[in-house]
Amino acid sequence: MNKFSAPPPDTRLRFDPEGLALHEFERAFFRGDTTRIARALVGAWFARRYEGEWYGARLVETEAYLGSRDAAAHSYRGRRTARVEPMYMDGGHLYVYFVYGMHHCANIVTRPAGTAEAVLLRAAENPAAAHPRLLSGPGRFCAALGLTREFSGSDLLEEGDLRLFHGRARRLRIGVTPRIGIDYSGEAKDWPLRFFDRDSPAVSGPARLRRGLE
DNA sequence: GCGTAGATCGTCT
DNA sequence: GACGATCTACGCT
Repeated sequence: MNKFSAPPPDTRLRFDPEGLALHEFERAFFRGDTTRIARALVGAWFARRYEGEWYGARLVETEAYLGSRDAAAHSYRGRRTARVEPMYMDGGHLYVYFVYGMHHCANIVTRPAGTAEAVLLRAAENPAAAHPRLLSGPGRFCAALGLTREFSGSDLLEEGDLRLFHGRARRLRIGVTPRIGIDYSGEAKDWPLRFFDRDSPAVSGPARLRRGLE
């Protein structure tokens, strides 16, 4: 494996999208309100195809980043650099960045092209794998799926190796809290933009942030 | 359970 | 040159 090939996903994440009868989101969904999308993505399946097999997990924790008005967002005040450029793409693209010299974080870009908002994917679970820590936290989520910067800018709706599917229509108890790890962001640090499945063992963060009320 | 420190390097000023 | 949309290990309660 050289630096030009993405690391493989964890083999425990293998699953069958057809067997679960999952279907894809439409472009219009990703162009909508970012906060609503962040909430709606809890329960959705994120999937990657690698050497012909599908690997994936059900999202259990997300955060909304509201672009130029959000001091916690990389696109705050319209900042537009090579790294952040995928955030300005049409809804339904992926934005992946590298932090702390060792971790990657993955986001789903929202809103129409030109508006740089996104949903951070913080945690997921693969019920069959029964390994709650494997995808718990944005860094571990990317590590388990083998997501690196080379996927930044990928379109999740085009025929490709990355996809997002509706979860099954089960009723979820959604928790809401402020976002994690953005204490530098002034009043934005208190905005209730983190959403999670209150019944999932894979939700990340300290205990008090795993009990937020709907 | 909690808080703190250190790792480690791409990105931006 | 400073700083992370993080994680782990460690010590204390």
